Amino acid sequence: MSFEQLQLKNQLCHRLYMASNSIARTYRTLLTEINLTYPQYVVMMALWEEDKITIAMLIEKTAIDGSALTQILKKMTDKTLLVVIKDKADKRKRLIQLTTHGHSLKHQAAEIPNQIQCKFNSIDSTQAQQLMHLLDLVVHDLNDDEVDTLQYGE
Amino acid sequence: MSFEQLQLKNQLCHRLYMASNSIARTYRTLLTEINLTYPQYVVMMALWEEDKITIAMLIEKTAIDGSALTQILKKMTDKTLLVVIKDKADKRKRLIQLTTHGHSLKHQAAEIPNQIQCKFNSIDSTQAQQLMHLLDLVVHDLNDDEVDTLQYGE
DNA sequence: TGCAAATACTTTGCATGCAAATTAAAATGT
DNA sequence: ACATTTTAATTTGCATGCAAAGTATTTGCA
Repeated sequence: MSFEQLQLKNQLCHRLYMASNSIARTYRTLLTEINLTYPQYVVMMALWEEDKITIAMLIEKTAIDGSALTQILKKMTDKTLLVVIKDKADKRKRLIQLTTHGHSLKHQAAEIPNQIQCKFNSIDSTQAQQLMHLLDLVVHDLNDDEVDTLQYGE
Repeated sequence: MSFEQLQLKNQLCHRLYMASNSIARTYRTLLTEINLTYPQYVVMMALWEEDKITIAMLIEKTAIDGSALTQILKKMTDKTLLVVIKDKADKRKRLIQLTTHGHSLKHQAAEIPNQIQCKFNSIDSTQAQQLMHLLDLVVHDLNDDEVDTLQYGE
């Protein structure tokens, strides 16, 4: 038995592991300058798109784990990037709202996506689109897929 | 200013973040059955390919961070999956060697890659190959790229 | 009305990932 | 030989990601 399927070089997941860590590391360097971690930056991006949303919505948009998000929001509150407001209509809910400081950071952050893209010398925008599409399929198959796994295709 | 580049739906990195977490989560479920975490499983795969290698080589093959690896190896030693041997020729080095238990686990683990692949209903093997290739390019651009960033291409 | 079930979060405990500092040992240069 | 530099690992401190348990609230219903 050669166990080819167990070789790291044949594993999609290991590629994802490395790629994800590489990108996070690259972002970390840039984000340090504006005092944000990567997950915190993701939260900011979600809020710059739409402010004053519930934590549940933030979880849906960012795909950050809820229990982790609680801690993250706490730190972001300490940095006066946002405030957590209790929803009067439903006391279980919390609304997240950016502060002036949080809003103003958007201008500095706007340069970051470009700085990252500049590092991709081997990939053109078509390939990047394709990559995003394939990753969407991966996520879809692994998540929404709490359904049955009839092996049509393969 | 629309700040389109700041929208999460346009960000490759966020796709990678989600895909990587999704896969790790999926593996976690399967790996729990053989009492391994994902990074520990990666270490095992590397060692099943080639045993009795230095920690430096293990870092290169797995792409796991060195300081994290120290802790991981400690736990794996506690689980009697492997042993850490001091290299007599070079006392700075450590050689990692699988135990009988560690070797025997390979048979149970051999099923895992298949179980994961079964979940990918939307992706055929051609697309999987393509995805791996694109991810390799990403990793290459972000890592080996400690060189200059002359924007040829873009 | 009143209580079980569902929601929306928070808290805990464990396992990384990573930068930075530290330690031990081997390689280099003079 | 000997101080300096480079290597190979480990240690520390901080920030997640996640499963599981816990805490309010609100819903759904008998």
